[in-house]
Amino acid sequence: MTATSRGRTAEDARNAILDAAEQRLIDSGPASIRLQEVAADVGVGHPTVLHHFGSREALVDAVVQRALDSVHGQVLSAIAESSTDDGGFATLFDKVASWLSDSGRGRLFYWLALEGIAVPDDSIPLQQIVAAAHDQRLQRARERGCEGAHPLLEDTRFTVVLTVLAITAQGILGPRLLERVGVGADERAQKRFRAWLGEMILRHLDR
Amino acid sequence: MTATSRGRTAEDARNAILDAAEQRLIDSGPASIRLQEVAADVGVGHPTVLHHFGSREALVDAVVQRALDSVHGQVLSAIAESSTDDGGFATLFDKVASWLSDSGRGRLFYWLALEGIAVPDDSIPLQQIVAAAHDQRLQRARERGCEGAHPLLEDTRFTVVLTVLAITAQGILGPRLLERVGVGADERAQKRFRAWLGEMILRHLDR
DNA sequence: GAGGCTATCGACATCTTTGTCAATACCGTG
DNA sequence: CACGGTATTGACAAAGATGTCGATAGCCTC
Repeated sequence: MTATSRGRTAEDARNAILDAAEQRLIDSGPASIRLQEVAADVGVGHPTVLHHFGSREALVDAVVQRALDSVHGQVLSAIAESSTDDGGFATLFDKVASWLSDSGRGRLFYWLALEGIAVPDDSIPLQQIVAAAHDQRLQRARERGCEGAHPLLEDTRFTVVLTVLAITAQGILGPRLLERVGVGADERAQKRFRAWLGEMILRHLDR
Repeated sequence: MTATSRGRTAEDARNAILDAAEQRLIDSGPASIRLQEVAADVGVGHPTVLHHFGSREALVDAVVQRALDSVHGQVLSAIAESSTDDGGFATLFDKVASWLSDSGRGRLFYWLALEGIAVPDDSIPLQQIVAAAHDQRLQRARERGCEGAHPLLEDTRFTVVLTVLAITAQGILGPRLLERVGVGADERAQKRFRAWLGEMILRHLDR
């Protein structure tokens, strides 16, 4: 694209606006995406924002879409990396958990769910994760011979759901709960909890 | 208190307004508590709401306070009941989980955390729960003799945190996750998940 | 250099929401 | 019945948000 007045490309302007709006989305929710404030963050007038996105609603849609795409891509690449790595589930868990927590994008799903904003079905490749986890469980069960019961598919599904719930919720209520329970609210406490959680999930899957 | 015009007591009016505001709080968050809409829900003019609460902010504070008190009381009474009952942890877990989910008050904590609204420290008696759970673990460990390691306090603390995270988050993301993972979004799926979760926590504590 | 395209913005219109105020209606009390 | 207290409300003010419009200024093409 060609640069025009103020030395900014349309694409650059769009991205800068989306960045500012996404920060507000993560910090304070979709309702807090206000044209004037987003424009002020970027350093433009609010009609400029409307010029690029048409309406506030279209801006919110674009921000949500881009953020969800980012999560989708990040999770997929983490899965791809961990499948070549040796760490397997443990590193995958830690990678996804810390990224969702640090980037604040875990909050996104709660904002959207609470505000009743629909999320495309494949924003997190859950089916894929369930299938991979269950295959691994079945394989380990065969290796161990016929002792013990076969892992049930529903058990794997529930485990994945619990994992996602815990990972995402931990980024929101985690610090407060950990502090109130007597562990402390610092970064190390969060990490210890994540490590503990990962071990627990893994132990359950390998049971 | 004496009844005045329109046949309504001041206390009744306050409670009716708080009820309407709380419903909006749970459904759509603190930001959606709008004087005109709350007033319309109750069937009064919006200056009436201001008359009873002074300002919108004071109304929001009152609603949050009342809702948190309700959770606190409900959890305490559930603990009291379950300590006399025989069911122990399992019934307590199910009682608190389903009440938080059904009443929608689990959403409250996420709204408050996301919007950055401070929550009084004892809104859920976590310390008490941790202490009770850990005492029970130690006792069971003694009964089983010296086999296995003593349960660590931090493990109990993490378990309580995970339990609270899962219970509350399940009321928000639960239905969508369960559906997307292939279990279904109906009420039975939710109950099965809760039961599975309770068993898993219990198995971990009794390990 | 002329002209078209477009990113930008100041000013304005409109709507929503919170908050104020004076007036009204009703109750209990003297 | 008269009166004080209070719950209630319509009308208005003020602030903030979204969206519109005409004007401006820079880049690219011819």
